[in-house]
Amino acid sequence: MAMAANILVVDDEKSIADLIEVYLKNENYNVLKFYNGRDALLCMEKESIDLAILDVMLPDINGFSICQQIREKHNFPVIMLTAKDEEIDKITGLTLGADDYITKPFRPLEMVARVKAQLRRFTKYNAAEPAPEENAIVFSGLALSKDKHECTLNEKPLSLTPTEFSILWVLASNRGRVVSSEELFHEVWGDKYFTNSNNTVMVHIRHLREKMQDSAERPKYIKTVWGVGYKIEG
Amino acid sequence: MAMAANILVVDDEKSIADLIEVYLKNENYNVLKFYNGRDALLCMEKESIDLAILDVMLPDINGFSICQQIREKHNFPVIMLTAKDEEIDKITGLTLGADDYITKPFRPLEMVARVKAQLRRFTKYNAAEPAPEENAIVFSGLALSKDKHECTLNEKPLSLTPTEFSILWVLASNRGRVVSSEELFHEVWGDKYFTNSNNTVMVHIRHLREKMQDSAERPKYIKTVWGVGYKIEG
DNA sequence: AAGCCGGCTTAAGACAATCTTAAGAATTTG
DNA sequence: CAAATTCTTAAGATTGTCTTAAGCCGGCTT
Repeated sequence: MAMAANILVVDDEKSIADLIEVYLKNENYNVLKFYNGRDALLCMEKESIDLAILDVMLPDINGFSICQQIREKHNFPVIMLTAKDEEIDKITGLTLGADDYITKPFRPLEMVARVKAQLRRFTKYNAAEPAPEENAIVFSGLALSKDKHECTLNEKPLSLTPTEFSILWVLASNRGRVVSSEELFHEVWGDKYFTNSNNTVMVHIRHLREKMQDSAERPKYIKTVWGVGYKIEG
Repeated sequence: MAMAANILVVDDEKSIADLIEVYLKNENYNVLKFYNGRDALLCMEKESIDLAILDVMLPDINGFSICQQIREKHNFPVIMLTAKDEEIDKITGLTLGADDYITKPFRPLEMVARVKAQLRRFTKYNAAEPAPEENAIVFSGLALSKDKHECTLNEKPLSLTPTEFSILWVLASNRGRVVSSEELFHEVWGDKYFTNSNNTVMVHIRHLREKMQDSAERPKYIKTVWGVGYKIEG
């Protein structure tokens, strides 16, 4: 089941932004709309974006500047919006990494078509690389290999029991996101059980932390979010 | 058995409106015909419309204006009718949200084809999937992520308790609107409780304001509207 | 201007989620 | 089959969070 693509729309002209939103939502895209650059940049950190539509002229930050920042940190296509007479900027915009540009005023249906084209192109190239099923997770000193069932932390091997490995795997593959102990339980043990004793999970977390030289009070890796669950940072 | 689609037709030229009606009825559509904008707008409130055909030039209200109002309140495709020489308006019409346009004079069968195309397109996309639940809210320096259960204000992280997070989430997702403490209570705690003690809500608001370096007397973010509730500005 | 009423503040006690520990049950291994 | 390892359960300790209540303050009304 494919998730609807998240599209970031940034334009200080509310009417334009709203128009784009209407059309994209009509195509069942998930639209994240902003009227200034700062909020948009903030949003990128929180959300996983699939495509961005940026106005060149923004009140706080130049659209090109945003585009550059996207290129540095992220990897999704960018479409720039530019007034018809800003001829020179076209080239500049493309040079700085935009994947396409649309001049205002534009026909909404054409805009939608271009968005689709970019998404198609992007997913096509990206469909090549990633293995259908993740087999290894590596980030910030932590490395997990599913088929080897091995784990190293800062090059030092950790000998984990099967359950511990599974828990860490679930946390790592959801890194950044808080996972409740109920969810963890179901991911690791399967849906067949219906115990309310998430205490079991807790004990394993405890063991994990011990082996990772982590602690509950000052967690370096597995953080507990009170009343919600556990999470491991990216 | 699929219900015949309701099609709203608005044109002050009676002959044109009648012509459209004849052809659409021939295709077994249910036609709601009006010769002015006001009656058409009224009708939309009463009836469930599937598609609208609007003339640009109307005696009382501009066709574009109607189109905008449809976009705000409803979610059905709009086809605009425009005289051949109104070249410039084509773009404007589309810009304001029309899904298609037909220039007069037109060939009735082409008109019918376009209606069918729009209905097909619309129902297809609407069958796709319901809009995914919002996961992040970002605006004017405030950023909330449900997944990460994190909150930042002007790039500075706020560590919120679960209840505080929920309250801020409700306020943020209703930004601009005043939310009464009763409503807040029900949104956050659920409908199972029936205490009238909105005092609890107040205390949490207090804590929130403290963490946001906000104050009741000179509120920057969470404003109290006397006798009504709380609100957070967009 | 005075008094009422709604909102604000504060802190302490109640409560609930998490942590820790250890022992016994289950499972795997030799 | 015995030993070792791993998993689960349970109970108490601990900590973070929520609620309650009482007094204060300030805007609204007469």
